[in-house]
Amino acid sequence: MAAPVSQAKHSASPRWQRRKEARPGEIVAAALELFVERGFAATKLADVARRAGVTKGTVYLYFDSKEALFKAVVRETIVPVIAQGEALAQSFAGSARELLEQLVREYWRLIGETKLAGIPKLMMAEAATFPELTRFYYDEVVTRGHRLMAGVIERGIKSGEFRSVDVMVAAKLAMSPLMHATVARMAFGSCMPEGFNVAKYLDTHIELYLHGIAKH
Amino acid sequence: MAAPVSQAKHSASPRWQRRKEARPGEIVAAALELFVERGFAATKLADVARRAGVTKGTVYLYFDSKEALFKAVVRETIVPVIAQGEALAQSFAGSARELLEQLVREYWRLIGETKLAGIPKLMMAEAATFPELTRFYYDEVVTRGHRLMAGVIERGIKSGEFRSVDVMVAAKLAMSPLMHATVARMAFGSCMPEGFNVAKYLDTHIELYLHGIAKH
Amino acid sequence: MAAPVSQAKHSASPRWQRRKEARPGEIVAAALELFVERGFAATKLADVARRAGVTKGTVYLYFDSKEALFKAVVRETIVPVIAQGEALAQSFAGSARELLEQLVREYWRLIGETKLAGIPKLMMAEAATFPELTRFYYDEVVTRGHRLMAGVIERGIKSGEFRSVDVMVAAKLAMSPLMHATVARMAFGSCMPEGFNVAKYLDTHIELYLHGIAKH
Amino acid sequence: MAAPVSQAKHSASPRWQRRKEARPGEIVAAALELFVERGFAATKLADVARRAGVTKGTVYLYFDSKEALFKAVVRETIVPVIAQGEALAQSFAGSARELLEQLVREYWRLIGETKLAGIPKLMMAEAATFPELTRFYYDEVVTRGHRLMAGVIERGIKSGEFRSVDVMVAAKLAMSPLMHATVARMAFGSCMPEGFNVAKYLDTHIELYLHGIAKH
DNA sequence: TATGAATGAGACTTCATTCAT
DNA sequence: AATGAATGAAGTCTCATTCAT
Repeated sequence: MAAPVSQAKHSASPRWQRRKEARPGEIVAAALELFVERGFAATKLADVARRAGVTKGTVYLYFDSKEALFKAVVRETIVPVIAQGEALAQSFAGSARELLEQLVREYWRLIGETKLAGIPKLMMAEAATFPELTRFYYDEVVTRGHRLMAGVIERGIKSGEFRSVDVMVAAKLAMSPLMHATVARMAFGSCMPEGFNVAKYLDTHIELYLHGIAKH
Repeated sequence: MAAPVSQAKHSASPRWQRRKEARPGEIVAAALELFVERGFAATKLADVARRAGVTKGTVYLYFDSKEALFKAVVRETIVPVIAQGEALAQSFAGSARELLEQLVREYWRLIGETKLAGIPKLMMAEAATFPELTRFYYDEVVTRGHRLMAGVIERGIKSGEFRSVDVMVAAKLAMSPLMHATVARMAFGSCMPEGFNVAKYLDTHIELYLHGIAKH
Repeated sequence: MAAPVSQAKHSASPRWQRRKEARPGEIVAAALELFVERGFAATKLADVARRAGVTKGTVYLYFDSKEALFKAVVRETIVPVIAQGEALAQSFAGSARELLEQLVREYWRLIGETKLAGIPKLMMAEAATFPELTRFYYDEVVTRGHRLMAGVIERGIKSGEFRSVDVMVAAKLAMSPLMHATVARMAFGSCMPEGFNVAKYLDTHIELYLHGIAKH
Repeated sequence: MAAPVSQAKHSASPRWQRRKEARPGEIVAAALELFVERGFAATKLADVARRAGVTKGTVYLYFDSKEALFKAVVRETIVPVIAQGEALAQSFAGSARELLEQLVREYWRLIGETKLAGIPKLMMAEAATFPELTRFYYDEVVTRGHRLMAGVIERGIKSGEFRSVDVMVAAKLAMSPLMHATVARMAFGSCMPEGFNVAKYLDTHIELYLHGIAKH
């Protein structure tokens, strides 16, 4: 409606100008929050729109349907984070112990304690409703995450830091306290009076786990 | 499944039977399955009724509302299992190691691999929708389960089997691979080609965990 | 169920024995109250049954349907009262003025201030739903009532007490403050703080009306 | 009834039109008719919608619930008419007799013989279902109407036209033949073959009433 | 005769989606 | 590009009626 203003010089667009390119992201962000809070079926498109600062009709300009929006939320949000983890592992120079510890802490920092924690929670809740998306998530997120961790453990075995174990199983065991805490925070966060002490939980997990898998 | 009723004397079979005592249980069982499969909002009362072998109206003879049915599903199904675990711990004569191992295996046998696994999955998914029920579940199931396990670990510390650790944190860490596997089986069961090897997962968890927490 | 006890000597049956003959009347009485309070559509058969001290099924032993019950309520309840009024008029020996006054007061005593007031209220409310019953009511109650009053007025004209007026119109005008007060009491009874002063209302109506219609 | 919209330019007529301002009024009008015909409980929202030329969903764009619609019907429809009567009384210059007669005739012209007659009928029928609305109606319509008429009578007493009577009671008596005829027309209209002669009914009421209340 | 469990049609209401503006 | 009025399918819940007991 307003004539587009030339923005050659400034990377940040003026706040009063709504850019077409920003909309989808804003809608996806609003949808993530609401889908996580209420589940897919109980979330109203009108509420998503309101939270994104637009109206219902606008959502349909960018997404074909509620279902398409849900899939976009999952696909667009989580994959980049996995890639980040993989990059960390690849460039890491230290011991397997240190890398494992760092991956655990990074997971929490980037996912567990952020809004992204909603994605695993959401997939747990809605998996049966979206089989195709679930397959995607399982392959591109779950399995990839496990392989990442499995690679670290294998590194540790080869380096003599870790005992010889089934690396995929060990990887799942390294991740599961994180996964569970992530999902539990979403679900029971309001029931844990002072929050449960995550730091100690992570520390203890790392300590016990490394102790358990250590060569000697 | 239900034994066919003998009808030797009557030529026409009755259109329905009066089974006041059996109905609520059958309805709750049907509801559990569907709520787990589809979530609360996406489950239709008509489907619950059909699966329970009755009609919509009958469901309302026994439950005031869909919400009341949901609460009944959670409350009536899970609490007895916790009590069973507590009884096991109390009557157990062997070492803490053995008790911990047995509790882990029993959890899987009674919940993880049965339909009851749906309850934790359901609570994760619907916690925000039912705050009051969530509080109940958190107090009567989650916390009680953690305390049970914490008692075992404390026993092990006192007996010199385990290192001195924060018992509640250690308890959560002992449970979390179970919780996560339970929920994951519900969500991703169909994605794991031959199922993932649960036996090895449990064995390895017990081994690594006991190794990690052992005095020596 | 209990063997019938011989009651040769006592006219009053023992309270513990429910007699088949009493049932329909009890149900009709309960139905009248509830139909009046809530209207036909909003009245539940189950409530009628409960107030009558029986269960739903029993209502259907005596009445074919909810509609049949409604018709029974109207037909059985109101007609006898009209007959009473006609008898009064026929046997009355005094002046037309006195008879008119007495009919007005009797109407209030027998209908206006009793539960029977519900019948006119009910017919006003449900006339469109029961055209056939309405026709019956209009012919057997409304018109008959008007004719009764018209006869009185005619008597007064002939005796020289009243002016010459259209007797049916004058009859309706004599009745309408009664009808309206009857219906209004049902509807707005709870809104009139100390009740409105019916006695004065009746007195004034009689006075003004007789004054208005008087020869002189 | 609605003027057809010119469509010279478009080959296909639009499936619906956007008429935000007109809808509520049309829906209220349709609802009034149906509520009056069938009563609140027996009226289906779908029928209201159809008669208003919209679909069920549209009704809920403008009214929160069936109950809210009912209240709107009563509140929005009747109050303006009362105000009209009050204005008439205030600006009237002639005698009390003439004003009383005119008010009676106006009542019939504006309410008794129009669709608005349904409102009193409706309130009679549904008062018990909507206590709060009934209170509103009683205060803002019934009582206000009575006060209006009481003022006229008081004027007549002061001017020496009328005898000294309880003005509120006399007011109610002046109104009740109107109220009753209004409600009766709604209920029994179809039973009165050639209609009953309203003109004569009103004339006679005015004549008898004024005769009855006259000083001499 | 009496019960009340069971039925099933139908009501109100919600909300994803469409489309006139 | 954006809006939001309008739609209509679908879900929850109610209740008159039936019928096994």
